[in-house]
Amino acid sequence: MGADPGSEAWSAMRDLMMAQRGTMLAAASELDLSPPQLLALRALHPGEPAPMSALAQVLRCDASNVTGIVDRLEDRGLVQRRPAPHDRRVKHLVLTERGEELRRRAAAWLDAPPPGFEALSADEQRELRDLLRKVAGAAPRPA
Amino acid sequence: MGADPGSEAWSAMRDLMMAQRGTMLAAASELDLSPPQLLALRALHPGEPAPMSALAQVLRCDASNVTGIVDRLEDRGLVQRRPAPHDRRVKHLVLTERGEELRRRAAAWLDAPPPGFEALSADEQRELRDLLRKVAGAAPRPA
DNA sequence: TATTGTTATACTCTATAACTATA
DNA sequence: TATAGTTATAGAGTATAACAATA
Repeated sequence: MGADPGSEAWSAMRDLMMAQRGTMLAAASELDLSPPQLLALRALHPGEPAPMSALAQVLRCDASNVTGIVDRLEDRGLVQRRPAPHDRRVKHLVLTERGEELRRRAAAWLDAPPPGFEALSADEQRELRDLLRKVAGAAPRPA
Repeated sequence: MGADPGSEAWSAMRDLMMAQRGTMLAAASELDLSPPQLLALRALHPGEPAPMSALAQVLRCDASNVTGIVDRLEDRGLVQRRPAPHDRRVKHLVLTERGEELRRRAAAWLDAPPPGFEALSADEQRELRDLLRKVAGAAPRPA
C-alpha cells in the first residue's frame, strides 16, 4: 500500500495545499477581493514600484488580463499607475495607503502558519523548515 | 532577520505552493481543461459515483456553478449524470472511459512529486513525510 | 522590428436569487 | 418545510488577436 516516501510526503503536502486554497478563498471573500486581486495585492510591495508585466508573471496570466485586474484595484483606490522613468511604454504600479492597509490585513490571514504547525515541537519546525528549503531551493521555478 | 522556525517553514511551503500553481495551470492547459474542470475530474474517482454536492464541497463554490462545470464535462463525454438510487433529487456523477483516461493523464502531471524532492535522501524524504503528516493530520480541514 | 500595455471578443467561472422536483 | 440541483443574471477572470505608443 505504501508508495515511496517522496510520493507520500508530496501527498501530505497536497492536502495542506488544498486546505490553504480554502483559507485563501475565505480571505479574499472577507477582504472583498477576487482571488487574482488578492494575489496581485500581495505581489506588490510597499515602496517598490513594479511594472504591469511583473504582475502578469506572478499571476501567470496574459498581460491583457492585468489591465482589467489593475483597473478594478485602481478604481477602489488600492493601487496607482505611474509612468516609468526609463521607458515610456512601461507603467509602474504602486500601492496606495489604503492598498498597503488592505495588504497588511491579507498578510494577517495568509502569512501566519496554519494551526497544524503547532503540532510540531520547535526542533521539528526547524527540521521541517530545513527540509522544505532544500526542496524549494533545489527546484527554482521555471520561467 | 530570522522569523520563528514555523513561519520560515510556512514561507518555504508557500513557495512550493506557488510553483505547484504553475504546474496545475500548465496541466490544465495541456489537457484542454479549465482549472475548475481539472479539479473536478480529480475529485471524481473511477467506480465511485459521487453527488454533485460533493463537487461543490471540493471546489468550494456554489452549487449553481457545478451545474455549468459538469455540463461542459458531460458535453465532452468525460462524465455522466445518473439518477441516485436512494434519493431522486440527487444526481450522481460517474467518469466515462474517456474521463478516466484524461484523469490518468492529469495524475501523471500532478501526483508525481516535483523535481525538488530528489534533492532529499530517502531518509530525509521519510522525515519530511512524517512531519507533513503530523501537520496535516493535526489540522483537519474545517467544513 | 520588437516590446509594453490596451482594446475587442468570446468563453468560463462566480455568487445571488428564484425556481422545480423531491424529501 | 427543507434539500438537491437548475436557471437567470451580472460581474469578474481568461486567452487570442489586433492595435497604439515607444523602443
